[in-house]
Amino acid sequence: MPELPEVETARRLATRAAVGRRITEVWCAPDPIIYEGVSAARVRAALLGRRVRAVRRHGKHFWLELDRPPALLMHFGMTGGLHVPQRPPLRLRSTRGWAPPGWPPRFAKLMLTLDDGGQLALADARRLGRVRLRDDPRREPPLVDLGFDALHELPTTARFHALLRERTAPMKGLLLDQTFAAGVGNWIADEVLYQARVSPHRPARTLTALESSRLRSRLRAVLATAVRVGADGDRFPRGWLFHHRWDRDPLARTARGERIRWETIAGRTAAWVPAVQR
DNA sequence: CTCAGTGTTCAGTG
DNA sequence: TCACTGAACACTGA
Repeated sequence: MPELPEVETARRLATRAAVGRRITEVWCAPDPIIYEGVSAARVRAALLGRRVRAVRRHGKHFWLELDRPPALLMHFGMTGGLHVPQRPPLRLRSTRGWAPPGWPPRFAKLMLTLDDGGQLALADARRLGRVRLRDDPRREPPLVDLGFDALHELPTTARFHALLRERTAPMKGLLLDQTFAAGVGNWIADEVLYQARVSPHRPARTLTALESSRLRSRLRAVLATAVRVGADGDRFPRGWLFHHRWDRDPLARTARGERIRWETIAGRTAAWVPAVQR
């Protein structure tokens, strides 16, 4: 489920596997949809022999910064993800004949092999993900049009409220707008609005300073917790709407017994609790 | 067989 | 021109 937390988890995974390593092999699926504005041959040429300097993220985009431009910019779309092969068990004296289970991953679109034998694969069943090359990712589309990174660039309370006052869209729509806050996806928007007790229908400019401040702090808290869950394998806290929103059961209730309602807002399914969200 | 889905983009609207 | 909405995209899995 690639929202900001999954992309941040992928960034950390790629950092551990690839930073400082040289790319020795590049495999590209014959899939012109995934490679936007660039041929597989060009991707190979740009990556082969390069050393990975850093792995960065903004919103739901992340990129490998190499020892020479361009950078490899990736987006997971709805169903994409980053995979690394399972390591052989320590008790194995020799890895001869041992192959990582489930490798290469189903729907692999791009696979990199590194000079220490490690591998990274981008897989995407639905093909809405994208692979791009960018000389200066932050200063070119699509990143240049994004708003603040919802995890690391949250504006001050005053500034956040001022930004809301400029917008008329319903809060659910605004939170999903990547030119406002980069990284918020459908379930996180619902979770944040539920915890902040703000209705997804509320026009952004009508939020009071108190509501805006509550929304801002819940945005930070939900993202930070979701990243920690991804990294440490923790569970999402009891009481989160998250646990109930998937089955769309009309009788579903939160841990506190509140009735959950589903409706389409700004083109996406919103799950919310009219009893507590105003 | 049908339908919804964790995201983005683009045409259309007011 | 701008902010916003909804359809389209492409495919899997329930």
